[in-house]
Amino acid sequence: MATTLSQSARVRARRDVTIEHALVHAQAIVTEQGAGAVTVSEIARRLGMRAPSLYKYFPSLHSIYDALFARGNARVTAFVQAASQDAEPGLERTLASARAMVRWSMQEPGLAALLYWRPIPGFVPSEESFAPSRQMWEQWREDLRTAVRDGDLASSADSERAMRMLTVLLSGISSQQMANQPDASYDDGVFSSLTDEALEMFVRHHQPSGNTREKEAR
Amino acid sequence: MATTLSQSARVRARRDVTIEHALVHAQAIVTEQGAGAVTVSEIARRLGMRAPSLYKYFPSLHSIYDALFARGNARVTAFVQAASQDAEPGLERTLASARAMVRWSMQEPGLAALLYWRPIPGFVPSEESFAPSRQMWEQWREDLRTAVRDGDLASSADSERAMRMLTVLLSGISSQQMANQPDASYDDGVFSSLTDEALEMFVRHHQPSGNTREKEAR
DNA sequence: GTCTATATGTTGATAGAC
DNA sequence: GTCTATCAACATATAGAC
Repeated sequence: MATTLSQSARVRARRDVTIEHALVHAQAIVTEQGAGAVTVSEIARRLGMRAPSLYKYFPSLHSIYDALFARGNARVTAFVQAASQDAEPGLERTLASARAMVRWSMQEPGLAALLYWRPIPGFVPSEESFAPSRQMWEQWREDLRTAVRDGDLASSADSERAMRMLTVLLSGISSQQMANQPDASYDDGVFSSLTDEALEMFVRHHQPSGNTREKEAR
Repeated sequence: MATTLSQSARVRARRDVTIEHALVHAQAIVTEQGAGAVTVSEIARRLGMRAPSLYKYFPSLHSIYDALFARGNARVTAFVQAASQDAEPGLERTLASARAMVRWSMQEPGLAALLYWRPIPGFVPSEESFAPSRQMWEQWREDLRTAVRDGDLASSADSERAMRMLTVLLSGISSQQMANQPDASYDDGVFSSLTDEALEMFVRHHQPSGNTREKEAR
């Protein structure tokens, strides 16, 4: 009994390893040639197996895209979290997360395109794969609320509308950078280097009425 | 001699008509299913001809994309120009053009994606096809300069940097709208309805130092 | 000049042998 | 789980009818 269980556990583990390898290759293809270049055959080729065998792990190409989408969301969430964990919750962490977001998009332009645009005809990510991004969104939303409570931003910033404006700024910067100067670094990119100015613009737009008020000491 | 010339002219005209029809169909496919769904076969099918015949009009699928790109640029330029022709050169026309830009992107989401993102692996638009967009860019650049001269914006707005920021705002709004709520109208879209606020934010960011100064009468 | 016919190689996907 | 065989659809290209 114990043997059977451990065997099936081993089989499942092996299976998961293969799936993981497939996704690593898929991500590499995305990075090298863009999201549209992912094919079942190419992944199978890199795995050293035949294309039909991959269908034992994924029911369709779209499901591979969905897994890639989930993976990308998990990665960007982890990256942003790591980059902002030392920042103070509130405005400071909002800005740190925002910068991290643009940085990550430039590190993983293919994945970013899959996450934030819709480059694959007919592919719509599943609700599941979307989940990590909602989590990040919530954390952001909360930081804005904190920033308002701290007096760093006007109450207008504590809103879905303000969140969307922030997304607009970040996705706009990333997409223009990727489309027009894909090989630049974060600091050299003519668009990515606008990040701080865009964030300043956003903060000024939501400046609290007591304009020159200092943040109270704690 | 005259007959020969007029005949060849007619042939060229017929040829151009076919090319035009092909592009109309290609654009329809883009609108219906996204840029990645354009195939030589599908265009040929809609034209009522065999796929290989299309290769007499276009050397490759990429060249069709390039023609589509040029066509899209021409269309958006015409649309923006028409929408802003009655506006006063300077800040007013900048804002009118900006709004028109977002509106057009929502009318032609597929073409907009082709123009402002890079959804097709390996496809890079030719310099020629880019030309109309540079023209629009120049007109915008000039309107910003005029706005600064008129005292409507600070001198910081008369810069490539400010132009890029404006592009970031508009492409960000369009891309987020298309990715998250593709079927909404301009007025109902949760992102497209941010357009005016984004422009306000931009204008405030470049507010001239003499803050309350009125624009001089002419 | 434009078309049809045809051929090669690739794709996503399924069925079935082992 | 992996393979071969197979299918339809695709991009691309050439030969040749008209």
